[in-house]
Amino acid sequence: MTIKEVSEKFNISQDTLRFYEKEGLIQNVPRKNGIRNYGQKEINAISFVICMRSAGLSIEVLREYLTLCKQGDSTIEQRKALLIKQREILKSKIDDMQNAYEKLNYKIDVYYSTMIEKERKFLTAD
Amino acid sequence: MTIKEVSEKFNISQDTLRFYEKEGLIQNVPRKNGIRNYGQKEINAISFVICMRSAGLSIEVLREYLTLCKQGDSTIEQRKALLIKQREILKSKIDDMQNAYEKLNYKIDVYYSTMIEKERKFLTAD
DNA sequence: GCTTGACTTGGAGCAAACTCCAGGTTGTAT
DNA sequence: ATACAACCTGGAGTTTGCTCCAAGTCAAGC
Repeated sequence: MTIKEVSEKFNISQDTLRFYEKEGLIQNVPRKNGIRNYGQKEINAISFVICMRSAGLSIEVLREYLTLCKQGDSTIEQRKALLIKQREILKSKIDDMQNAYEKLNYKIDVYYSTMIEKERKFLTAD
Repeated sequence: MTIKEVSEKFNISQDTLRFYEKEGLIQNVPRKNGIRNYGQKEINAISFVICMRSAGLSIEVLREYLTLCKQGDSTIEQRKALLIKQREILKSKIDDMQNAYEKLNYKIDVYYSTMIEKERKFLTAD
């Protein structure tokens, strides 16, 4: 798979793909005459990275995780611990967002019932 | 309320509070001899801004919203539309994160059942 | 009246995550 | 063989959201 195809498949720029590779998030990408030729293994790695990035895991954390993977079985405990920690962080972010979502719902409801008075006399923003 | 108290109440730096004000997210903060003296109105605004920021709404979007608020009732439709759009964006972010959360759960389970083989022969990262 | 500490300002600095660019190479179609 | 598009690299530039700093003001205690 060419970089263009991968870029279209995941709806991500070619620059970002190269950038992730540079950062160590996609390792050992095979080349044909210097041109990237992604295989299933790389597609899986990219899919994982994109998913985790969309969840807000930092590039540094992902690089750390993938570096541990490369180091073999001795790092299994560390990897597990890393994922558990990230899962906790993620959980609390989801809670924050859910909370904000409900606040938005409420505000929108207020607009629907045209409860205007409150905002008119200068934002109360509650 | 002094800036220090607000900063402690919301667990946010004084610099960030001043920054938000500079960016137009907290308007018309009263002063005593030039020193900020936050009232309930401002506390509400800060609380809203922090909540929405934690949900990933950009400073620009929030500034836009608060600018609309300041302009009065004629902007109610626009404000509603803005919030609805942000709610949609937020919803899809929450979905992404939920998805990642489940993937993390799966991976952690795999580590617990010490299904080592897969990762040993170089990250599959699925 | 002088020091101390918390506050003020404008502006510079910084980290993360891309995004863009120049200059060069490769494969394909005419 | 030459034009063209798609790829390559290293490195510079951009955006967002803070974070820090220098230089100054103000109120309170000694």
